Amino acid sequence: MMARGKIQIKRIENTTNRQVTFSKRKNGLFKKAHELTVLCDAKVSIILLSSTDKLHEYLSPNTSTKQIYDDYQRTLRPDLWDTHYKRLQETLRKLGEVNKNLQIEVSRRVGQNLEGLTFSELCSLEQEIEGSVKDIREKKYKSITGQTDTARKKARSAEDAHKRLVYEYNAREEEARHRGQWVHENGGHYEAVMGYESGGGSAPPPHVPIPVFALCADHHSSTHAGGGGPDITTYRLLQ
Amino acid sequence: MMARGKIQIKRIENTTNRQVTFSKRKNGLFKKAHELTVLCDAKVSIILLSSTDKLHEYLSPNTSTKQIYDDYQRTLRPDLWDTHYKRLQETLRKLGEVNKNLQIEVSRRVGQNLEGLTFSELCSLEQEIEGSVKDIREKKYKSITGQTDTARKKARSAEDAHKRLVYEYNAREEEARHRGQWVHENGGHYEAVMGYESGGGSAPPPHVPIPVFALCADHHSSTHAGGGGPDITTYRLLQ
DNA sequence: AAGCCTATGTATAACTA
DNA sequence: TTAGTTATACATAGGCT
Repeated sequence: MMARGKIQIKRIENTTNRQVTFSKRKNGLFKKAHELTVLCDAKVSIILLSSTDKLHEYLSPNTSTKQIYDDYQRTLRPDLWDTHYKRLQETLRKLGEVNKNLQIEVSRRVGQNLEGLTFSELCSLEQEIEGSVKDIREKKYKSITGQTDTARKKARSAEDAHKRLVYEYNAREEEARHRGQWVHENGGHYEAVMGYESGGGSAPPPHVPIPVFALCADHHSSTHAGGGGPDITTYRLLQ
Repeated sequence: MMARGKIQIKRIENTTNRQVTFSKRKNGLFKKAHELTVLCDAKVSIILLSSTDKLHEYLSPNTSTKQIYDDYQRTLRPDLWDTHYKRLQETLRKLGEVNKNLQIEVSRRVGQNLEGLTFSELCSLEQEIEGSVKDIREKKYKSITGQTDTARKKARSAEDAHKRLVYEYNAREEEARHRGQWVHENGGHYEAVMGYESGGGSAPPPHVPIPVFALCADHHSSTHAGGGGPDITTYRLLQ
């Protein structure tokens, strides 16, 4: 690999030399990659980032980078991204659950969705709400007299409300687990919430499948000439 | 690249030969890749799939395959995944907003968070809630007599409640837009909701940065015929 | 910067154990 | 099979345009 004197494998300090060498060796590497592809019936994907952050790619014929990367992924243990993504989905699901419970809470207070409740449950709900009305009356009174006392003795704290929701939520999650539900199957509620934004309610289902990962669609964003942004050199084979 | 007779660059039919050649050339390729890395201060990612679908990888030191593919991605036009992922995040944010509003709704009905309301608002809230209590009493009565009449004349429909939430939600979204908020900045509320699951409330912030893409969940389906599943040889450098 | 040249160091096909 | 040897073909550093 040398001529007129052996070279050391260490960073070439001279910028021009470094770039020339990069270009030459890149071609050599890609040629070897291609020979390997043909001789051994293999698939190769090489991505090169030069020191100036330009991107260069070699890809065996009859493949896509996505495909090779899919294969790559399939073989490896779930990586950081995977974890991250799963966490995101889990978060989404939990938010949906909490949301559902909150909606039920609201609708019951408004006097809807009372079908599932027993007589005694209805009684306590009534009492609770009457307590709330009482609280509001107090508040009203204070509002008139101009008092704004933040700490109220008897009022149930927000923390309690939260805990109650958490309790309900956990119960539902448990139940869901028993039914064998899984993250990717969002219940109808999720879509319902999504429907909010379009108002109508006929928004297409979000459809969050188990993803494998995807790479580029179209390559060649070529701002090649002036040397503006990063560009990509795709090395294609003629064979 | 040859010895004792020039070879043609075409598929080696003899399986053994092909495998031996693959192995040797793979090492050669990786060595060259490493030299390129060091000499030219470049980053290289090579993924090799042999004809028997075994996976081999070379990666420059001080990098991750993810990082290189992120860079790769960054150069290309946003792909389907990117879109998908962004949509997911947007969804998450919206759920958070809706959730927040629901919580306010609930807490007000319970008699909390009344500070921001004017006297007349308090009055109408009181009336509303008393209306609800009346509804609940009716329901209770029907529950006693065993009647379950789903359609009630005067009751506010669930649709109305939803529309109201949508209205509030949109208003807040608009407001958020004006404040220049953006998808990736989840407000404190988001974390608050997340705090539910740990009960304590000191869960680490979810930290959702602008992602470029996300990877698969759990693979390893390895229905590989002969030996075990597909495996990977990661070539590491000594230098 | 971009090509050619060529002496020299490497990679490796075929062979052997 | 996997490892070591060797003759040869190839890749390329440094020059020169």
